[in-house]
Amino acid sequence: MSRKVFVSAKEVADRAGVSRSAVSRTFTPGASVSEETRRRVVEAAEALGYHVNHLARGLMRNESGIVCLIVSELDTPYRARLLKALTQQLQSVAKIAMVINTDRSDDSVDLALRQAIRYRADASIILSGMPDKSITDLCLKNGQRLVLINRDEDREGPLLINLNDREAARRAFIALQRAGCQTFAFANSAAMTPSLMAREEGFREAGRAHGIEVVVERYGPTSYRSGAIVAQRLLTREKRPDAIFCASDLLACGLMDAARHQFNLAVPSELCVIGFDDIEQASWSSYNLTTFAQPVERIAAEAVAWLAQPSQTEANSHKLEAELIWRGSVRGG
Amino acid sequence: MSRKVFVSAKEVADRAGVSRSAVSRTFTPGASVSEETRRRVVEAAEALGYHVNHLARGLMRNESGIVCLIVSELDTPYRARLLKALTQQLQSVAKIAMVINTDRSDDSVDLALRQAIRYRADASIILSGMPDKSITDLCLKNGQRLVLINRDEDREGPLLINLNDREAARRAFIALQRAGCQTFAFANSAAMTPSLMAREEGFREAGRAHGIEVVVERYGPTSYRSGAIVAQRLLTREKRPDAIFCASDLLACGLMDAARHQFNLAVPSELCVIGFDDIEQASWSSYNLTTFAQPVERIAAEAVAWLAQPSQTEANSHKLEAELIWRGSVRGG
DNA sequence: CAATTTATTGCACTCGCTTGCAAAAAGATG
DNA sequence: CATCTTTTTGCAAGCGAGTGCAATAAATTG
Repeated sequence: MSRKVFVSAKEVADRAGVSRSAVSRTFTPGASVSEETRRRVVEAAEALGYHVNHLARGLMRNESGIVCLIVSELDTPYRARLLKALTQQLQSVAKIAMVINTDRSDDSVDLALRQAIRYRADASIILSGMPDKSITDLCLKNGQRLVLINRDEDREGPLLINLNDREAARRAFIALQRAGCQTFAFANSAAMTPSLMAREEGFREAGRAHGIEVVVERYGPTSYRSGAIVAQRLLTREKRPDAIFCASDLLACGLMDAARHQFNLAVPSELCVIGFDDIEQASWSSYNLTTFAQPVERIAAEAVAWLAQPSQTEANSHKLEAELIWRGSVRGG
Repeated sequence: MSRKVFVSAKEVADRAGVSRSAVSRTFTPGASVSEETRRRVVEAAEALGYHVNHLARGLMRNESGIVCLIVSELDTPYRARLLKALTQQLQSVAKIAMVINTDRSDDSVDLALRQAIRYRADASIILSGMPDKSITDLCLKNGQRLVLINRDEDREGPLLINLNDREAARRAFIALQRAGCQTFAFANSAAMTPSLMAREEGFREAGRAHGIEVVVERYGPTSYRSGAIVAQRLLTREKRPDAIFCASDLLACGLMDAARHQFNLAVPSELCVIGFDDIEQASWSSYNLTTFAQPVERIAAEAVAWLAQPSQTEANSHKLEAELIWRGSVRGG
C-alpha cells in the first residue's frame, strides 16, 4: 500500500555482519576495505537488492552527478541528435542527464535553470534560448558549470561551444559561385539566434566581397513550413535566385519541396541549394542535399570532457568547423 | 576554487530571524506559517538566492520527483516527439525527467533501471526495449511505478499503454483494397518489437480474411535505409506488389524514395503506400504519406496522469486507437 | 618475540531538509 | 478578564550516506 521503503546500507550491514561504514566504503572507489569484508557486503547487497542512494550521496558529497540539459524543440532532428549524443556521452562518464523543455521565451529558461539548481545539478548545458544574466550568474556562483552551445556570449565562466558559422557561409558562397550561379539568396527563419544570424552575416559578407548583393528572406520558426514560405517569397521575385543558402536543413527541405512541386524548378539544374546541420533527411534521396555537417559528436564530447575534469579549468571558447558534405543539390561539386 | 557551497535554509533562517523550520514550512505547500513570517523568509531567500535542495527533500520525503525515461534511438522522429511530450507534461505536474539512453540490448535497459533506482526515481517510463523480469520486479518492489509504452507484457503492476495495432492494420488493408490494389505486401524491420509484429500480424490476418496472401519482408533496424532495402526486395518480385503497408513511416519514406527513384514507379497510381506513426516527414510534400497517427500527446497524458495521482490505483492497460490520416499515397481516400 | 608500521574497522558527526510534538502566541468566547 | 481554541513556532529526531579520527587487527621488521 504505502511506498515500500528502499533497502538501506544499514540493512546490508546487518546482514553482512559489518558496520554501516564498511558498506559505504565498499561502494566508494578507493576506500579502504579488506577483500573479505567487501565480498560479504557485495553478497548481502546483491541478496537484498541494495542500490546506493544517489540522493543521499549527492547530499554528502555536494555533487549529484546530475547534468541538466536545457533544450527547446527537442523533436527537431538536429536537436534530437545532439540530445542523444549528450545523454550517451554523459552516461559514459557516470553522469546522468536531466532534460528540461523550454519554449522559446527566456523566462522559461530561467525556470529551467532554477530547477537545475534545486536538484543541485553539477552542470547545465543550454542548447537553446538565452538565459537571463542574473540566473547564469546564480548558477556559476553556486559552483555549477555551464555550457552554452551555439550561443554567443562574452561572459567569463561558461564553456562556449560554437561553429565557425561565418566561415561556413563563406564557403557556401564560393561553392555556389563555382557552380555558375548568378543570383544569390539567403533563406532564414525569424528566430534570430546567434548562429543563424552569423550564417546570414557571413553569406552577405561573402557576397559583398564579390560585389554581389544577397537577398535575405526571414520567416517564422526554423521549420520545414517556414522554408516553404520563404521559397514562395524568394521564387516569385522578378529576378529569381538560382542559388539559395538556407540557414538550416529543415528550411532547405521545405524550400526544395516548394521549388519543385509548386514552381516546377529542377534542382540543381535550375536552382542550387545548400543547407546546414546535415540532418538525416538531407541524405534522403528526395533531397540529396549538399549541406554543412554539425559535428554533433564532437560538440557533445567537448562538453562532456570539460564537465568530467575534476577541477574547473579556465573557461574557454571552442570554435569548431562545420564540414561541407557534397551531395546533389549543387551543380559540379 | 573549491565548489562554492550552496546557500542553505539555515542561512535564510538567520537572515530572516526565524527558525529553520519556518523556512522549510514556507516552501512546503499547505504548511502552517503566518503571513508575516512567510514574507520575511521569502525576502531573505530571494536576497540570498536560496533554492530548496531537492536532493535533501527527496531523501526525507522518500519521493524524489524524478521520473526516468528509458529510451533507445531517441533521435528518431517518433521517439523524439514522444520524449518531448513526456518531458513537457511531466514538468507541468512538477516532476522532472531523467533520460537514459539504451542500445537495443536488454542488458542496457537493466543498467538504466538500476540507475533509476539509485536516484530513487518515483517512476520509470520505458519507451523501448524489454527489461528483464527480475529488474522490473525490483523496481516495483521498491515502490517505483513503471509505465511500458507499446510493449506487450502480461505482468501485474506496470501501466501498459499501447495502440490497437491489429485494428489499424486491418483498416490499412481495407483502405488499400478499396483503392483497387491487387497485390499486397508488408514492409517491416527486423526489430520484431511487439507493436511492429502486431501490425504485421494484423495485416496478414486481414489478408487471410479476404483470401489474399500478403508478402512480408523484414530487414534491419526500423529506418529509412531499411525501407529502401525492403523496397528492392519487394519490387523485384515476379509479381510486383501494388500496395505496401509499412510498419513505420521511416520505412515508408525509404521505400517510397526507392520506388520512385530506382524503380520509376509513380505513387499512388502504380503503387499505394501506407505508413505508421505520422512523423513530421510524412506530411512533407515529397512524401505526402497516408499514415496512422500515434496519439503521442494522449500517450504522454495517460502516463503522466497515472504517475501524478498519489495513491497507486490498480495497474491497468490502456489501449488507444491510431487515427488514419489520409494523404496522397493511396488512390481514392 | 617485541616493536613498529600499515591496513581495516567502527564511532560519531555531518550534509540540508521535513515533521511530530509540545510550548508559546494569538483569537474567540462567556 | 479568565478560559478555552486555534494558529504559529521552535526543538529535536530522523532520512541515507560519506569520512575524519582513534582504536584495533594484521603485517613487517629487527
